Amino acid sequence: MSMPSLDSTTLCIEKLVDKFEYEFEQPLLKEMCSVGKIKSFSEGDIIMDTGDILTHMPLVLSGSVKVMTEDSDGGELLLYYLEFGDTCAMTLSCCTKPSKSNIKAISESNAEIIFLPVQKMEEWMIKYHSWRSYVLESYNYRFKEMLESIDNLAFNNMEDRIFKYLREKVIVNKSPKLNITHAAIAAELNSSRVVISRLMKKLERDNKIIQNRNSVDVLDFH
DNA sequence: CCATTAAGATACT
DNA sequence: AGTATCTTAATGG
Repeated sequence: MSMPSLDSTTLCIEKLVDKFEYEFEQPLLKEMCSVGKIKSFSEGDIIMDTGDILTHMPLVLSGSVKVMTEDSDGGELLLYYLEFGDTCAMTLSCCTKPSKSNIKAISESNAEIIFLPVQKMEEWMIKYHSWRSYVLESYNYRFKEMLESIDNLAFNNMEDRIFKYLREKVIVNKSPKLNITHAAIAAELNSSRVVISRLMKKLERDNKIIQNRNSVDVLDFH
């Protein structure tokens, strides 16, 4: 046994207990630390790409992660954000056999994530009540969220979609000032820069935002 | 200065 | 709502 591994395990337990002491029971936390790996990411890092084989499920410890789909032409669409305590529904559904990811996960800020082997999922489902609840609840929550996304896509016009997008981003970034360009928004909503510019101008006229070069202040985000 | 790039405008599909 | 194209404005060397 080398000292570094002992140290990192101890550190890991401290970190997890600190964040999840009410969520998971102690033996589970210990197991999570012994088989899980904590990794740090910075803004823009690709955590998972489409086509990657899912061997581990991620659990967000800090920061935020955006989850998106990619179509055949490389067009992207933002699905949702993962924050503290969240996990990816995609990996939950494939715990029985290793499969490929349909989604792409990019770090929205600096983030820490613990990766747990998917093989442990089933084992823990039986062994730990708190784990079972957690998995079922997350699955349920993501399902609801996906329905909302579909609803938004199908029934809301682009202007509403942009404003919802901005408000969501204000929440995950914890700041009403967003450092983002029109082109970047267009990419995330799978639209075009000109269209975003047009509608952003309208939002500005309606006093919902104030625009600057490379950033935007969201005024009406409640 | 100039090159690069974000954002606005206009016109057409 | 999206594409193409041009103009204008900021930014950083």
